Parts: sequence; C-alpha cells; structure tokens
Amino acid sequence: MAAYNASQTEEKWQKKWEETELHSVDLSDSKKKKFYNLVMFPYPSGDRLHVGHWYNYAPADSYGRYMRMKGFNVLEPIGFDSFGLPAENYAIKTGVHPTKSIAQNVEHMIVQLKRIGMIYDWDKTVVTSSPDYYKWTQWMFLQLYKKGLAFKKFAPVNWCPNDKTVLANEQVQDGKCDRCGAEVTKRDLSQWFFNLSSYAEKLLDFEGLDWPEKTKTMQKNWIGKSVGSEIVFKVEEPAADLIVYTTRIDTLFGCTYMVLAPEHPLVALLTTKEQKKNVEQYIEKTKKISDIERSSEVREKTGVFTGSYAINPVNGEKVPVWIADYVLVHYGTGAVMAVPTHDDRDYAFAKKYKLNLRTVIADKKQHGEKEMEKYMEENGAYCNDGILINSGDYSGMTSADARVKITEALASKKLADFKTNYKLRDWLLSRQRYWGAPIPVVNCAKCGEVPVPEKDLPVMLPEITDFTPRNDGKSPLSKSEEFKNCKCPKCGGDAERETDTMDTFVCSSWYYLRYPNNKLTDKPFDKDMVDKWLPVDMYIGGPEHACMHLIYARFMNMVMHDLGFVDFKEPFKKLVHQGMITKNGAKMSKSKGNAVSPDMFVEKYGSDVFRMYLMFMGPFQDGGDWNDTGITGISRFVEKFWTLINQKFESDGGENVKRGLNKLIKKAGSDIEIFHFNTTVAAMMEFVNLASKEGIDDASKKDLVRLIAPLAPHLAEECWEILGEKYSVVDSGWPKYDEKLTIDSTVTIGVQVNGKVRGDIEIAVDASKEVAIEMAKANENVAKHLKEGVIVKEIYVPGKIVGFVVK
RNA sequence: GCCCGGGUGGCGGAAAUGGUAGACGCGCAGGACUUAAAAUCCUGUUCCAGCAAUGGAGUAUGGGUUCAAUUCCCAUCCCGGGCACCA
Repeated sequence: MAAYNASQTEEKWQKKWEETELHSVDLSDSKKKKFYNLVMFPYPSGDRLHVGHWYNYAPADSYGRYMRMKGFNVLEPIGFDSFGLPAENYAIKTGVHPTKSIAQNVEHMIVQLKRIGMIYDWDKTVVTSSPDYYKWTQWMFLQLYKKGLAFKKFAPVNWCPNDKTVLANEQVQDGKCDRCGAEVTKRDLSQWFFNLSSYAEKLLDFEGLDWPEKTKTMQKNWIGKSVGSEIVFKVEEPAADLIVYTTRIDTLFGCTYMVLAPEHPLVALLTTKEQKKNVEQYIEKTKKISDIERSSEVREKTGVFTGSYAINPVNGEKVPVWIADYVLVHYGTGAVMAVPTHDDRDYAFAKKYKLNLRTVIADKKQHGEKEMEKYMEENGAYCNDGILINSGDYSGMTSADARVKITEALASKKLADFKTNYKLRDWLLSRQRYWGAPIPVVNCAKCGEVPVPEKDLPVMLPEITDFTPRNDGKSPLSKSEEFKNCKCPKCGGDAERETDTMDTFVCSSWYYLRYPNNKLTDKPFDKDMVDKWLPVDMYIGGPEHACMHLIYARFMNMVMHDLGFVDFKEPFKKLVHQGMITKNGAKMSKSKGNAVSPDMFVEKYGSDVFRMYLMFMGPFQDGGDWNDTGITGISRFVEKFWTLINQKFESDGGENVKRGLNKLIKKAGSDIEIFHFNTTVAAMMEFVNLASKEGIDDASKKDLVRLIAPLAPHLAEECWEILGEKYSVVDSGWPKYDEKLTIDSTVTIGVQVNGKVRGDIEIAVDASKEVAIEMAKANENVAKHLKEGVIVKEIYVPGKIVGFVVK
C-alpha cells in the first residue's frame, strides 16, 4: 500500500467535482429542505488569502458539507465585495485601474478558494462592482428615495483627511477612520443619508434570531435606547422656549443651571451683548478641537455663560444658561438641564465655575440632606435613584414614581412630555471616492433634485484615469464632464449628475438577496425565490461587523420587507462569529507584514490536513495565535486514517469498536453543529487509534469515511472510491447511530472517602446501591481509609461516583 | 468608568446538569528498527516525595457552601473585546 498522496488526490477530486458540477445547486428542488449556508464575502484587494481567511472559510464549508450530508439542499455561495476603499487604494498604489485589478484579483482569489475544496456553487457568484449588480444597488437606493428614506441634508459630518471622504458614524472607531486609522475631523457638508434612525425600534427586536448574546448586546448598545422626558424651560428676555431631554426628571428641583451645545440654534439669540465676545471665542475654540479630544471624559470641562436665564417650570426658579462642549448637539435636543448634585458631569462643571448645588435625592437608607452632602464631598455626585427631598410636593417619593408624576403634572401645562431617544443616527452613505456605485440622482436647475428613472439604470461608473481623491469634499467624478453633464429626466433640460458614490456597505447590505437570483436582468431578485430561500439559515463572519454590516443589512432587509418586496423581516436567522487568528498577538494583515500564507502548508500537507489543523486549534469562535508546530499531528492522523481504510483486518473489532463507532457518530454530529470541530477531530483520532488496534469491518469503514467527509473532503472521496462506493461521498448521507450502543454497559467509577479519591471500581451502569457500596468496600485501598473511622454516610451516584463519609 | 467574555500541564486545548481534572494532539524523555540519521512504532509524561504501592499539592488569588467545586456564591488581580461626556 502506498502512502497517501495528498496533492495528487486533491487535484484529482477538485477536477472531478468541477467536471460533474457536483456543487451546483438546483434551487427549484422541492424534495429536500433548503439550507442557505452563507459566509461573509471578501474584499478582493491585492491581498492573497492568508491563514485567517482559511480559518474562516474552511470550517464554514465543513458545516455546509455536513448539512448536505444530513440531506439538505445546501446553497453555499461566495462573491466579492469589490467596490470600496481596499480595492481603490490598491489600484492607486499599483497604478492599475480598479476595473482591471479587480478582475485579476477576483480570478486569483477564485483559484485560491478552489484549492481549499469548497462546495461553493460558482455559478451563483456576485461581484458588487459589476454593472449588472450595482444597477440593483442603485435600484435599492431609488426605492428608499421614493419612500423618503434616502435624503440629502446639510450637516456636520465625519471627514477622513487621509482617505479624503466622509464616513458614517459606524465607521469611526475611537475618533479614527476604521479603514486607515487617521484621525477624523468634522466638516459641514451636504450629504446623502438613509433614515436608519427611524428603524431603531425595529432593530432592537431580535425575536426569533439565533445570534450570539454578545452581538445582540453590542447592537442594543449602539442603538442606545433611552426613556425619559422632554421639558420646556421658558426664557423671558428674549422670549424663547428651551427644550431639554432628561432621563432624570426626578432631579428637576436640583437643576441650578442649563447648558446648550455650542452648535445649538438658539445660542446666538440667547447670548447677551456683554457675553457676545466670550461666546464667540468659545465657539471658535471648540471648532478646532477634534472629536476625540472633545469626547474624552478625562478632559476638563469648559464652558461660557450666555448672559440669559431660563425658568425652571417646576418651581419657577431662574437658572443661568451656559454653553459647553460637553453637551452634544446631535443627541436629544442639544440642550440639558444641569443637576450638579446628581450627575457627574454637571458636578465637575459646577465645581469649576462655582455654580450652585442643591441636593434633591437621598439614598434609600433615608439619609437626610446633611449626610448626602457629606457623601458628595467625598465621592462626588450621587447618581443613583433614591428618595426625593427638597422637591416640594414630590418630596418623599421614589425616583421612579416621581419621574412619572412630575412629567404628567408638567404635561398638563404643556411644559413636558415623555420621550424616547436613541443614540443611533442616520446612515451617511455618500462617499467622495471614485470606486463605488454612483448615486442615481440628477440635479436640474429647473426641477431640482430628480431621481434617475429605473429604466435608465445603471448609472454607469465611467472609466476615468485620474481618480485620486480630492480635498475639497467632492468626488473625483466631479471632474468628469462627460459623466457630470446630462439631461434632466423630467424636463429634458441641461442638468448635472450627482457625483458622489455609495458607501460599499450599501452594496453588501443586500447581496444575500442576489445570490439565488444572480442572473436576473429585469429585477434584483425574484420574490418567490427569496421567500423560499431566505432568511439565511447560517451566517458566518467576523464579530467586527456587529455594528456595521450586520445593522445595515438588517435595516435594508426590513425596508424591503416594509415595502412589500420580501416576506421575511430578518435576513440572518442564525449567526456565528469566527475567532480572530493572530500572529504573535497581532491581527494578521498584509500591511503589518505578519500575514501567514497557507500555500506552503497546503503544498506540503494538502488542503485537508491544513483545514483540519485549523479546526483542531480550538473552538471556531475562539480563534488563537498562529503556530504551525502541531500540524504534523494532523498529518500523522491522515496517514493513520489512510492505512486503516486500506488495511484488511481479520477481526471486525468486536463490541468495543462497534460501540466506539456509534459514540463517534453521535459526538461528531453534535459537535459540528456547535462548531466545535476540535473535539470532533479528537474523537475521530481516538476512534482511529482504537480501530487500528482492534480491527474494523468494511461497513464501519464506510461510516467512518462519511464522518470525516465534511472535514477532509478529498481524503473521504478517495477512500469512498477505494471502498467501492458510488460517487460522491457528499451525497451518501450522514451515518445513523443506535442510542443504545452509545451507552456502555459497564463503567469505571471513582470511590471517594471524605471527598478524596481512594480507588476505582468497574461496575454495571445500572448496578444497585448495595452492589456498588459492597464493591467499593472490597477495594483494598478504600478499605484502608475506611478503617480510619466510622462510616456515617454512603453516597452512590450511578455511573459517576461512590462516596463515603468517615468520622 | 460601564457592559460582556476569559484565566486549566512546557504548548494548543478536553471535561451537559457539581461526581476519578488534564481527553486528543504537539513537545519532551526512554526504548525498538537502522551502520547512522530521518520517518515509523512502543512506553512514560501536571507538580513534589518514593524503585514501587502510595501519599501530598493542584484549574489566576483569597474566602465560602457541599460528602464532593474548573463547575455554585462573595471579594480581589490579570488578559481580551465592546461602549465611552448619549444627560
């Protein structure tokens, strides 16, 4: 028998799979239950696939293969998220036009992906930068536009000075650009948004979603729902209504001043002549401070008095109105009531500017004002709920009750109301970059903003040669007269195209709808088809997308649902995140120079060994630091497996092997289902070791080959053929097991004396307590320890333990 | 600061519901085969003492509950991730 030749075997089967179209899916098949197994698609920049990609894709594919063997009709597509910065920056760097470099890189990635041995249906591929795809991205935009969910507005937005484009809030991390790490600045620009915030409440509903708790929590925090009240503070001179939002209206009697954000629209009106200079200087100063600095909690608070006073509606008291940059203009009403005694930020501010303090909440232990003041001197503001004091008729109430009562009382005078706020803001989707789907809108001097009619889609992205990003807040497309100048679709007169392109997250917010329909030319997707195939049954990808892609895609799908285009609200029923693969503790990337290429390992050991090694590292969700030292173990295992299958045995291994196999079938299935491939592989090793020693018959060999098929598809295919079975193993079904044979008739259990193990006994699983105790006492070492005292208690947990308590 | 995870041999990691801690693999040590090496096979491998039987300690640290704790409770430390002036 020859040693296993991995490279030859893998080449042979990859060729055969392709020739026989083994992985093409009949979407109309109604005999089998469908299973949509989806992995987040890659950006085809210049990077080749590294070990991190394999760590993600190979187990995802093993899962898909497992589901196919379980009898499902599995759709497992892959595509390329080819618009956007990674591709464009690569093109700029290499001087090759993205149209060309994308084609090359996609081609190269396909070769690499095929070497892994996936069951991808290559006929269903999508490439987001191709016109037959982005035509429908533009169509999506138009549907939102029609419903008023897409609009242009002038606003302070995040600007990345390095990438020279605006960014969505989700793409700013710690005040830095998510792509390049440059510090983000603010710019006042007119930009396109999707009305994401209007979906905040819907996005908070995770009903029926099998998602990691952590991911749901992250989205909940990002959406940031808060329930409170809006209160009107009247200003007499000049007359104005100042509206504030608070979750702590119970502390209203402790409000000793108010604060507006520097950008608040009433600032100019409320600033008195005497204060004008100070205020203007202050606003000028805050503009220069970056967002990171401004949002830092450590930074000392600054502010300036406007000269005006507002009336606290609950007690008629006049309080000074200040301006400070610790108040954010885009949240709530951009103005707050300040209660220094019960809010950390207000406390720090009031101390600095020597503003008044009044204690209005006592803790639940009924401490009075004196005790609370002493507490605050030591610990700062008391921010918990408590019992109201110094609060007129409300004194003595709990915070929770007072919030309702005070709001209701003021509401009757139209001075307050209940209000819910969200941190989630609208999705800024326009980008001042070349490599994206053009926004299908035309600006006409006569008709104004006019959407491009659906029949005129796609608005083709022109192949311009100079697409370097610009500093003036305009897209490089604005330089292309040919693109820019057009006729107004409404009046036929001269008009100009919108030259911004769409955020690539728009492209990826709907691609899962396109896979089953990727060849349709008259619509983005067929309703019957997507209603049949979606939601995605299993979605696999990185946790870094929790508050970006995974929010955008849910939003887009919900919009499609609300517009009647699809019947399902949520796009992804079940979600699993792979862990991160690091190299010496750092995230693997080409730019860091620590990306490990899988090619060398695949060449030496084969794809099967390499993918099993990645799976053997630990649970899929954990990731880990890359280290190749253990790969020989998997290589040896494959060799052993190969020998076992090819060897003729005198014995069928008997009861031991039969039970071992049944246990293995059970364990492999349940572990694969929770992505614990590491223990699946370990269990296979154990069984192979056992069978190699004791012998095995052909029928059991066939079961074993089917069990390893999802993990080592090439090896399995070859063994399947050797055993004389019909191509292909992936359609041979998943072996069944006999529950009775997974339970041993006898077990070895420990015997404890006073909690310490003093021996073990082999005993029937269903043995009676009497028998167990008797056998335990018969153990020499146990008997020795029992003699040290008198037995006061005897414990027997069948199949687990015998215990004695001796005194 | 707040909210989640997590801390187990030299290493990666196993251990539903509390019940013989360390499966499986790597590495290491000894042995077999070989002129030799590699490959392969066998044996051992948590630490300490002992030739061994066995005894003691042991799942970040300190307490607690229990006949019995990696698992449950309290406190502390460390690491990773997320959020971070959201009123």
